[in-house]
Amino acid sequence: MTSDRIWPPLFERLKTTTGASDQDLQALAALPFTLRHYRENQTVLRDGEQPSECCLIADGFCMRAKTIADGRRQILSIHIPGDLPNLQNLHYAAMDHDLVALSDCTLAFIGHRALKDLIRERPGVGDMFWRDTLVDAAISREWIVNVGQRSTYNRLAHLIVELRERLRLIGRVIDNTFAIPLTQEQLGEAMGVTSVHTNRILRDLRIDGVLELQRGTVKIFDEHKLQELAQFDGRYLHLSPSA
Amino acid sequence: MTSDRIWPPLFERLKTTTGASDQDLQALAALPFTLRHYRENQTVLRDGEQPSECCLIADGFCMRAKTIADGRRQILSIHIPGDLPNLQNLHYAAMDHDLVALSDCTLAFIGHRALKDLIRERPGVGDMFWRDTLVDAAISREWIVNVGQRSTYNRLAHLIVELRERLRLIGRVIDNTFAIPLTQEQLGEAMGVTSVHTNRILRDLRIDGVLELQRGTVKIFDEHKLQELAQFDGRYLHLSPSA
DNA sequence: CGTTGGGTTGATCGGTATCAAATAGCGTGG
DNA sequence: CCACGCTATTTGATACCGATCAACCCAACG
Repeated sequence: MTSDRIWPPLFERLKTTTGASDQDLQALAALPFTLRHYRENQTVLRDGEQPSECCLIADGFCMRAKTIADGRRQILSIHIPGDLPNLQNLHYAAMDHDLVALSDCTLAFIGHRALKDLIRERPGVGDMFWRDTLVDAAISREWIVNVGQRSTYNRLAHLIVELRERLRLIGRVIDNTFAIPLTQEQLGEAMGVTSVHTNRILRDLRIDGVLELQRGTVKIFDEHKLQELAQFDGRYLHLSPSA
Repeated sequence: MTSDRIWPPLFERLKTTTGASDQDLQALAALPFTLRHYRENQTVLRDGEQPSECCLIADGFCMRAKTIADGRRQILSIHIPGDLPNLQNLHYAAMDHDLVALSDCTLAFIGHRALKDLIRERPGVGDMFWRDTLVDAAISREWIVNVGQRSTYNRLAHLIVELRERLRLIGRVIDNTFAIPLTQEQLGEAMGVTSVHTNRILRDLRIDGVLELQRGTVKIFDEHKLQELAQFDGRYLHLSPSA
């Protein structure tokens, strides 16, 4: 994978959500990076680890997750190409959760040193990153709402719509069909329910003609019904910079 | 309330969690601000609003909350003196949730213009704030775990321990007793359960001799049991800067 | 006082966990 | 190509947690 294919999703997103300038993005693209490949289910960064690099998802999906004492696990976020899932390590050395590959994926690692130098030289890059972490935080807050208040049926609809909107931004939605490479077990861990229950909710969505999920791919059949279930208000994604 | 009493909780927190320098803090303390008072339950900032100032909680408690279409509400975070609950508005104009006073409280409003000027002059102040928003995000992630995976009994214990640790940092815990000015209805909205169920869980905690909550004040009786229930791992609060 | 907003308790219902078992899909090696 | 084994998916039966509905209690306060 060449540099040409690594940056576009990130740039697309930063331009749209943070209003990044072309100069700042060009400076970013000049940074050296190391590509590493991970396989489905492989842990990229472990809770407590202190990485000296930030990673950019070049291809594939990852997730943040926390495991509690009794072994139960909560998925905190799903990350797609163009995401910087451990940008926070620029400021806090230690991970407070795991970063795990959901699918086979390619990550570009960029050293903290180089990033910090760039930010010092071009404060606009720092602002851009800060904004990025703010959108990340806004997504986490919506995730709390999802887990705390919505019925599982609506919850799953919301999760799917959010992911679709983010994928759409980087051109990964075709014909209202897109990848969501989570097992039902993992979908359950994202929603705070069991895999058995997730399976039944998926069946309901299928029977109701809303959507179908097979081997990591979702097809939306009834957009109107889906909207109604998800009650999705995408302002929190800040798809226009607006600042 | 004079300037002397407004800054200490924030400074205490920033020194501990972001490793802020005295010079940066002094520069911060020189900023002009406007004090405003809010009464219990009063909305400070409404979803969609575009404030031109950031507020510092000088006294009292606030919360972030989101209300969904069917009227259900999720409390996203609890804010205590020294918190900057809408720092994100420096970068994103519009609120994507409500900020509401949980108790009568006093907020110091600082204009975005002045803050941005200071950040440009002293990049260390910007870093400090960025870090602050990162801790905020880490707290949100733990909140997801709490709502998604823990039993209500353990969930309430965790919520109480987290709040205690944050209050301890600003010197508001005495004799393992501290303020938590939420009604049972609100505690329920924070945990994603009803007020009736919250009431029963509180009764259980009382009967089991763990703690007592009366008129907005918690007293811990059995610290050991509480720890066991909460399974609290405070690393996410970043109580030492460590970067 | 009377009013009001929280808190408390009981009865019942529904959603979700749990346990168990069968089925389907997929990669590997014979 | 088929047999095997692993993992994910699917379905059923049952138990339990927490929602809902309804009442009542209590303390603060005008």
